[in-house]
Parts: sequence; structure tokens; C-alpha cells
Amino acid sequence: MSDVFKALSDPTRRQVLQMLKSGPLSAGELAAAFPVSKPTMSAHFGVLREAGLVSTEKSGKSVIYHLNVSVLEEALLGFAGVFGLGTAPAQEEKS
Amino acid sequence: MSDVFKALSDPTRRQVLQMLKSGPLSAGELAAAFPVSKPTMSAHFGVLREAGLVSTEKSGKSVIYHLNVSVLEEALLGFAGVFGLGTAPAQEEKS
DNA sequence: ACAATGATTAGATAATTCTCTAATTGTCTA
DNA sequence: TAGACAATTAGAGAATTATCTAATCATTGT
Repeated sequence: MSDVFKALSDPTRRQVLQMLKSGPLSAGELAAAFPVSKPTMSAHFGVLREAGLVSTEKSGKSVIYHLNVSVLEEALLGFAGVFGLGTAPAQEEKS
Repeated sequence: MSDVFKALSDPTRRQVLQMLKSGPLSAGELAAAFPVSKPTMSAHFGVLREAGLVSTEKSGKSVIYHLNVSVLEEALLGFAGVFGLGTAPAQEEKS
């Protein structure tokens, strides 16, 4: 779980996740959207994969990245839930 | 916003926030709950304050820390919302 | 005014993180 | 089999982070 928040702490990685929200993309397609080198992006991908936030699938020369929404959901809403935020409307304490 | 996620990336800081969920606590009370030095905790408090996740109030010798739930909510649910998670049930795309 | 207490600041160090270039691996196609 | 292309690994440097001890600041009580 800490790995997920660590992964989310970088703006580039958060943006990668947002790009993947609309569907799978190759490493190259993702990398092209950022002003850093490909190896740097590869490192970011590694962090995301380590955290379980993305999965990979190999397709010919390319590596396709998929978003694992469930992992993101569990971390984000799980933590939010601890504070009574989000999904569970925080059962109203009746007087 | 990036400051919030950066702040949330550390387990100690996330735990501090959880402790504050039940109500305000002094720096000393918070620090006592962790196996690190007080200056280290003070640094963590600084990160949380910088991110807007906590506010301080001075009371005599003590400094009282308050949780700013709204900031946490905005970041957590805001980001979750981008992925159609949480509050907004993600309007079903009808065929 | 002094000593005690709560908290932060100063200064330093070890570990981690982000980034780069260069080299390597794997796959396709001419 | 070569060459080209996609991606990652290797290796290194700069910046940030987490942590510590010692010192300082601020407040309270004697």
C-alpha cells in the first residue's frame, strides 16, 4: 500500500496513470508525451508496475501498459475511507 | 496538489493524519507515538503543514495540530474522480 | 531571574530518487 | 543475416529526503 502512495507522489507517474485511464498504451506512446528521456520513463514505469498500478503485455516490439484501476481504487478510497470520506457516507451518529 | 501526494507518500505522515482524525493533538503527543526523534517528527509536521493537510494552534508551551480534512478530501477524491472512482458513480456510457 | 518543559532550528550524514548517456536485449523486416 | 526500431539495463551524477545530535526559542512556574 505504501508503494502505491509512493508511486502516486510523482506528477509524471500520476499523469501516466491518467493517460492509461482511456485505454492501454505502449511504452513509447507514453514516453512521447513527456519531456524526459525514455530510460527515465522506463524507470517510472517500473515504479508503477512494482506498486501494482499497471500491468504489462508484450506485443511484438512494443510493451503495452494497462492501468489496474482496482489497485488505485483500493488505495485511494481505502485510505479516504479511514477518514469517513468518499463512498461510505460516514454513518451519521444519531445524537 | 502535488505537495499533498508527496506528503502522503510517507507512512509516518499518513499515520499522523490518522491520529488527528479523532481530534487535535499536540506535537509532543504525536511524536510520542513514533519511534523517531522529536526533530524528525517536527520535520514531518512541517511537510504536512506545507501541504495544507494540518493547521497549528499555539496553546501555552504546546503546539496543537489539527487535521484539515477538506484538503485531504479534495486531493484524494479529486484524483479518484478522474478515474471515475468514488463519489461520482461514473455516468454509465449507454451503448 | 532561573530552571524546567515543549517545540523548533541548525548542521550533518546516509539513503533514496530523478535524471542523464551509453550499452544491451529482443523483435521484425528487407 | 543485417539493419532498424522499441524498450530496458548499466552506470553515474545531482538533488531531495529521512534521520540524528546539539543548540536555540518560547512559555510556564518557582
